[in-house]
Amino acid sequence: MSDRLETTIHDIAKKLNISASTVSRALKNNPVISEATRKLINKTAEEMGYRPNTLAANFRTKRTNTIGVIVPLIHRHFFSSVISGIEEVAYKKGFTVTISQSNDLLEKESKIAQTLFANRVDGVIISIAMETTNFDHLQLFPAKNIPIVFFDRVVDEIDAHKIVVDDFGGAYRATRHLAEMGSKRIAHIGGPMNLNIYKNRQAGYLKALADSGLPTDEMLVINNNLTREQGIEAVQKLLNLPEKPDAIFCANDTTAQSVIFHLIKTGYKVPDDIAVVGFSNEPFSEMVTPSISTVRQPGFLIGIKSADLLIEQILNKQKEIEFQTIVMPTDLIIRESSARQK
Amino acid sequence: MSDRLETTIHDIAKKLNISASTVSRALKNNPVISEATRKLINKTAEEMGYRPNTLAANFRTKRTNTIGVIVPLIHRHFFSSVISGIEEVAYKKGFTVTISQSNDLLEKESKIAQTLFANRVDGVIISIAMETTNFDHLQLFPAKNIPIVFFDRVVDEIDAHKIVVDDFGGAYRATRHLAEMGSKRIAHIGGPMNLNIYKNRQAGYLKALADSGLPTDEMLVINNNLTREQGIEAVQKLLNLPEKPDAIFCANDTTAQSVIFHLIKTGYKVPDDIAVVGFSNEPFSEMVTPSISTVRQPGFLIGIKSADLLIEQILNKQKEIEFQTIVMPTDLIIRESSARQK
DNA sequence: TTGTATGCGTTATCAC
DNA sequence: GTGATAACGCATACAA
Repeated sequence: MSDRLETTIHDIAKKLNISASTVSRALKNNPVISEATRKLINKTAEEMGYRPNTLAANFRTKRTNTIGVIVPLIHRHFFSSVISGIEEVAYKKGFTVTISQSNDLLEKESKIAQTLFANRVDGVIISIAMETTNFDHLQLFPAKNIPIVFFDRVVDEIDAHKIVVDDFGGAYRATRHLAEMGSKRIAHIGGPMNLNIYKNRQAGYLKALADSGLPTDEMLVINNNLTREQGIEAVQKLLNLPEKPDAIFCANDTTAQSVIFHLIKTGYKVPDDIAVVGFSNEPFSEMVTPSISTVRQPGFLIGIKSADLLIEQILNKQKEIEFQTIVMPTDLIIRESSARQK
Repeated sequence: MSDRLETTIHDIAKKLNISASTVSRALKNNPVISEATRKLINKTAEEMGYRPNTLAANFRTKRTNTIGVIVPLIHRHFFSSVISGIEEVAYKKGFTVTISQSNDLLEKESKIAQTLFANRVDGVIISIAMETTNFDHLQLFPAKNIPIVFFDRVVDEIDAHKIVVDDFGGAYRATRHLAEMGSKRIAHIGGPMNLNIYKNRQAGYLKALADSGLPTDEMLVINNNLTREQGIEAVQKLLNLPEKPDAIFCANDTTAQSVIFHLIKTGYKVPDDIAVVGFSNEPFSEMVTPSISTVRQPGFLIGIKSADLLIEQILNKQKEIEFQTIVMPTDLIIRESSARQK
């Protein structure tokens, strides 16, 4: 309840018999102020327990030094790694990070966007929800000249910097690797086709099949939302085929894990009968038995890069920029779930 | 660059030949305004593309509808679960959540606190860094009547709501369980004693030993920071004892996992030679082989409860409240790493 | 039920 | 190098 006692620049000014503008300038290290007065002001401010009112400054300058981050699920390791990267850069450059999760729901994502906008964030970093196919709620930002950076699940329809991982290449190498292990019928459990990342992973898979001289078979490709449950459903379907697969490339590790779990439970040997590769390199992937071969995505680096690009735009708002799509490298990690003894 | 075009309540007022205050009231659904004018104003606002300037409102009301969250590491599953819970409640009640991670460093935690304070968050939810033994940076909030809620790693020195898990009980049951499995020399790898959670886990361990009629042995208790590396160091030390332990209760799952890894690598059978129990129920714990017995903490619920308590305080600032420490239940999950065939 | 007047704390513009 | 003043957009005490 000691709100009345909040010291302002006017209090400091009065005490020193100078003007508030001088105090303001001094506290902002404006070079126009003489060394002597600046020191005096800083000292007095300290003594009086002055704390700048960021709210007032934000209001005045129309800037908040805040960047909004929207991710589908905070506790997904990939996303929390990206957030860590963002947070690291933002913290160093004096920005605050506001984080929200869409829970992969369009409606929530949209409401979050409204809120961030209303709170006048200086910029937005987002990986869109699985559900999101309409982007009106995101047009808000470009329309008002608020920079936005997309990562991972990006949107073609909006012109902006985009950071993606080499999904195609990762999937390609994963599938080639399965072929090199002697697999002839390689199945794919992929994600929803409205998301580029899954489209690209699927394309990499198909290209690898072609380059390996293996035929493609529609029956061997299943698309769903890549949950644990759907992974099990999918593998059951695959096992019911007249010609069963001898390898499965899953578009994420969660699915790979549930697939392996089900295969072992039903008596298959992994990787001997059926080899499995996942995608994302979740922390559990190297700890489980068999450990899961997977494709590593540099989450932390993506966060750093996204924040760098965003903050650069925030600080140079007038400058016209060439938007770029940066493809971060992925690499295949071969573990037990696919390493057959030849 | 379309900043000039931002519609304000004054624009609406002018257009309708009414006063800005009426517009302000109408938009806030102030019941004093007549149904007719309210409708008219809302309609006009919509037509003119009015977007309330939250910055101005915040400045005016000295409230931001923002709650600050400080956790040691965002990507720790327990913490991201708590964050999810907080986010869920906050979102429903119209609050924005600002998240920062201290990386378990006092200095960063302190700077974050300053920033949150400067940004005038309405309240703070925090689990303190491992390093934190001095709390001056947190006194800031109670001093200015900004509510703060502690969870998990709480602070005795500050009067506030606290949500903890039943560390004592969880540790007690874990250790009793090891004793019931026939273990006679149960070791403990615990965390730093400046954190209550680890003090309580250790106390639970000691009480369980006593209640099981087992002697305590100082050599069997090792305290460190519970990283993977330190876990391995610790277990090496234990294995070098003249009388080796036949069970180890670890204060987190990361340590448990590294301990098991090392035990198996050096030829011990888990749980037969040495049984292991962890703490926290990380997602990997049920996936690894052997799966890890552990103590579950209700992270999501803790988040919900913390946010509920905080927001209640924010909304009833005048009310004098009785601070409470809420103990959330833990439960022991018995898995392969401790389940001996008797 | 509506209008008038004022101020929140800071920064920017202009003057000196 | 410093000062005076206005303005940002909104909410509220008070008046009508």
